Amino acid sequence: MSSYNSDLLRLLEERGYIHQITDPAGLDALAQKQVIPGYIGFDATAPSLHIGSLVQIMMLRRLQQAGHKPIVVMGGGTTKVGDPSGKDESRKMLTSADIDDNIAGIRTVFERLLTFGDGPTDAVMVNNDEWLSQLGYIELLRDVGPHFTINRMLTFDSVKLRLDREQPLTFLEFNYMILQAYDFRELAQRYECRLQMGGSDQWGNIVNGMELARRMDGSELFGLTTPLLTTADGAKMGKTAAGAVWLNEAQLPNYDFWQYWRNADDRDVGRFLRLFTDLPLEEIARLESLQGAEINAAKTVLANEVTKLVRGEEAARLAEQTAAETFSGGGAGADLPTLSVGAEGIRIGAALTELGFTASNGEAKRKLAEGAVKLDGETITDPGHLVEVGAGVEIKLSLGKKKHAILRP
RNA sequence: GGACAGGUGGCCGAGUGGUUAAAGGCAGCAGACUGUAAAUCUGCCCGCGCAAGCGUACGCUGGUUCGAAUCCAGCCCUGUCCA
Repeated sequence: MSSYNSDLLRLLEERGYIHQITDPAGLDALAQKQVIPGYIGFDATAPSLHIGSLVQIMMLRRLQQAGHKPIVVMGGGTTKVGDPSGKDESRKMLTSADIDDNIAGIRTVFERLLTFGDGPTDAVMVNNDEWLSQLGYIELLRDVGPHFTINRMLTFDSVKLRLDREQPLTFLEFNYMILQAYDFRELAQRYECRLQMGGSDQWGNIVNGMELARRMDGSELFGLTTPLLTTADGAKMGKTAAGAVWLNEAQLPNYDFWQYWRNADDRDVGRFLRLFTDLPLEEIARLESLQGAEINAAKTVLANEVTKLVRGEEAARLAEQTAAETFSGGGAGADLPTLSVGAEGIRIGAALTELGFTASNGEAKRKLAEGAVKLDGETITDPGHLVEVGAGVEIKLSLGKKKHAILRP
């Protein structure tokens, strides 16, 4: 029932990536005719992306799967500015060295999910700092300035929101949209990039870029946005108690990453399987139709598949095994966090805090009082409880049903 | 540069001299129920300490007062309007 003829748009549509396309018919036709270099921009504000960016990353993967060329644009230059889109507060600025480190960290995920190289459909990664930092102010004003009216810029949601709320929007941030538009045009020149993709909040920025290229060079570019991804209960994806769900292992252990997916809302399972795994659609349809407690099997598949893609086969295997041993077996799996306890022992609250299960000793004490803490399955309520671990012994420390760790000497 | 409004805990937002570690909401954590789901109900939700207790906190600095988030002064920041 797909209205598209190209492999690319059909693939994106059946898997739920499409929210809006600037010229669906035009892009559909182009995708049948040639290899389309398409790009998505990513922030370099942290040493890892989190799963809020995973849809975009997967979309580049789909682009490549459909025989086109993904361009990963790292926002080294734009990160120095800060994106006002949808943010109600300004971002803090980072130094160039920080940004470079961040980019190096972020790159590792892309290397797992995309094939890089020099071939026609191989992915490339570029840093927009390459051209943005070369820009002269006068030159920018002269070349780009005439193509933007303040009147129109003021109508963009990202700007309007801030003004309506009477919150500050600095000139620096205001210029973000111009730089992003410039990116698209520059990529069109350098890489013959024809397509920019992004989240639905990027629509305005994308359209600006198309417009700029059309006016400056007369070239025709396309834009495609994904639906804003929220979980079924309305929360933005990628945030949990402990913070963001990071894609890099250095920021979030494999086991926790796996658990995030295993704990997905029932209603999200099908959608997530389509977006974040390479499983065939028939298989997903089957998993999605599971009812009641059976859908847990689908969640395990989801967790395995996503973890495999992002963290690797071995990580997924270990995490699943650990989860099985911990939850079904009542034991403790090898992939659980561990804490070494000295001969003098450790107070139970301190152990919880050291593991990151509680934010402070005070919180640990409250949890103890609530009866949420168990040592090898036995509830402990005494905040003064001293845990001693004999040589060769392992003790399982649990907070609630889901947080478990191994204490060893 | 001027006039006015404002700056409170992760966020929103009450509070205009003591009973305020600061109402309420959101987010979060835990318990019950379950399926490691959702919904619902209950509890918790600044830090340190085993504890008694202590220490910090309402933009910043200083002052008034027995006592300040609350009053005063100066400064910083934000918004609206004016120049």
